[in-house]
Amino acid sequence: MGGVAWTEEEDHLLKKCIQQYGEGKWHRVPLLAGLNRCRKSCRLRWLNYLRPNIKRGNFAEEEVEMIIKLHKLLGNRWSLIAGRLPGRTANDVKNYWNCHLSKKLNALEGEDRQVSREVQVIRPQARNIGPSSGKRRGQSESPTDKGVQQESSMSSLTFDADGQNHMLETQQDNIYACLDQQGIVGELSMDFQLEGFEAMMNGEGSSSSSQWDWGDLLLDMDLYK
DNA sequence: AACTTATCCAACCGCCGCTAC
DNA sequence: AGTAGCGGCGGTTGGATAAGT
Repeated sequence: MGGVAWTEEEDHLLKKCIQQYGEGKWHRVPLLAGLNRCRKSCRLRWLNYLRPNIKRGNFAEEEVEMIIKLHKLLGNRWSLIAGRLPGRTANDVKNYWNCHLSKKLNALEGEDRQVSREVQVIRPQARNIGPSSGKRRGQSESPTDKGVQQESSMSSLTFDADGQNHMLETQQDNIYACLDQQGIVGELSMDFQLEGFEAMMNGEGSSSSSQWDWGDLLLDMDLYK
């Protein structure tokens, strides 16, 4: 592996620790669990492997379809993409993309390069609303993303003074417009959408967090319309 | 059967934004 | 205002395994 593989004993200790003390406070987990691992390793092991309801095995056709569309829309924001795929982790999605999809799509890219260039990668952010706002990272800085990120923060500034709802609506409109542009809205099967919705309602929504922040929620509301 | 190459995926690393002090 | 520490993210690495020769 990329590092030292986790043993069953370590897994057991970590599980027990999380069950006892809950998620979060990762800096304390190695000590509390008695593990000779850093906080990041513990967190990653839990999120990608030990968490309940993690789906293993091949990606379904609809999941692949979803990944492709969301990647078009969001770029390499694996955690957000994984958040729309119940039971899948950001690492899974990223690995699947790198192994299967990036090559396949690169081959096709030549055909519709013109189209993809017109699609803006959007970054749903609603930092000034909701109890968990402000915990999201600025995200990757691929050349294509940078401009949009700047635009996004500009719009935040613009609408800050007007109040939350105004900004909320504007972002929602943007997100919805982009989803619509991608043909995501209303295209996925009802079963798949419901599965995601139920997972969300059960608090299983995001692979990276047990909570949905408002930016995520907006995107979900649009996706599950 | 033995060796090489390709693929998969768990784990690590470095960076970022936020919060508390 | 500056900064240390944290959680979280995406990119990368490298060992295991499958496929090919």
